[in-house]
Amino acid sequence: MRDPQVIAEKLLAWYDRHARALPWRVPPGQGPADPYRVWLSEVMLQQTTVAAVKSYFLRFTDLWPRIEDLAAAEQARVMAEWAGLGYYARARNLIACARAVSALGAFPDTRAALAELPGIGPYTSAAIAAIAFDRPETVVDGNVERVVARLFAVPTPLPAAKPELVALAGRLTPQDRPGDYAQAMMDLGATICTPRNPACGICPVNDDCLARSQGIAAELPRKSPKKPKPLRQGTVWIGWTDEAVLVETRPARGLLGGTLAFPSTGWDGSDLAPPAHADWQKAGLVRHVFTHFALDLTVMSARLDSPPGRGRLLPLRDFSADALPGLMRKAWALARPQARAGGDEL
DNA sequence: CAACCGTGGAC
DNA sequence: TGTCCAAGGTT
Repeated sequence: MRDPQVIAEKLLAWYDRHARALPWRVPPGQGPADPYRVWLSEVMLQQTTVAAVKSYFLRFTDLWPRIEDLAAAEQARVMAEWAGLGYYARARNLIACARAVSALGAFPDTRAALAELPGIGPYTSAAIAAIAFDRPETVVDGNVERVVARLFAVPTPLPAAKPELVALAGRLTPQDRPGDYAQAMMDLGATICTPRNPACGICPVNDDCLARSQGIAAELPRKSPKKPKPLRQGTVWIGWTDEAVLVETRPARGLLGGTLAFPSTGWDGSDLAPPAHADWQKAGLVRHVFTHFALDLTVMSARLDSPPGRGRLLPLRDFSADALPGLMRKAWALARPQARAGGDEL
């Protein structure tokens, strides 16, 4: 590498002209941004697209404008608002972090102190420190990994290449405007230096890119082969009365931990018996793909005539499918016509 | 360190 | 339809 600072300057100049306007973002040169909004957006954006996050971010900041408001919220309410966004440990950690920061009185302003908070790891701690506190920390997410792997033509496959990429990224990080620079790198990766068909022709640092000069930009970064996903099978039980539906809160840890759900069996280690004695009818089959396995879930539906042995009856006026994770929304969509055919008003 | 942990959109 | 992927963290 000849002159890292020249590359950083080119990226900042590009960002000044092409920065995307986002709900959580402060325009170039107008930072630093509000730590609460930076933190909330960064957690939501973990492994999640900008398009998916926008409405959730607006909803959360409308409901809870300050971190103290979020800290005071009930866990079930926050989980319901997070429903559909995925990776629910983020929501559980979000609440714990909000309460910790509230107790402290303010967000810590160093990367090391931020990294001690729940749900804040190497990436997010660096991002908050740079964007909200103007600290020259090196922010390395998937975008930065890709940009750096191409700039320096790193042939090592991920995740083994991570330390090497972090070291190279560190050499580029400027002392001035680290927050804008971090967002510039991520914007570049999101809009120009994309995984497939990178737009090298309009890239502000194409003259500095080794991969491009070697004609291998689109092939980098290389990745280790991934393992196949096994297929699991199970059953979900949607029981209802004229006034209520049978639900439960899933265990606090593990898959869909802490979310509102219909009782299910046979696929996640839970009990095999139906949650209530009833005339169960098959309503359909849900196919769902999780991170590390696929699931065929048989949806059973029934009007309940006796008290359930599992879960709780939630009054319909307190129930909304919006509060369910995606898998359970799919199941509800199939069972709902069954309920209606039974004379219910669902 | 590898497994675990969601979801929806793009191609 | 299948595959890849998105501003990762925790254990």
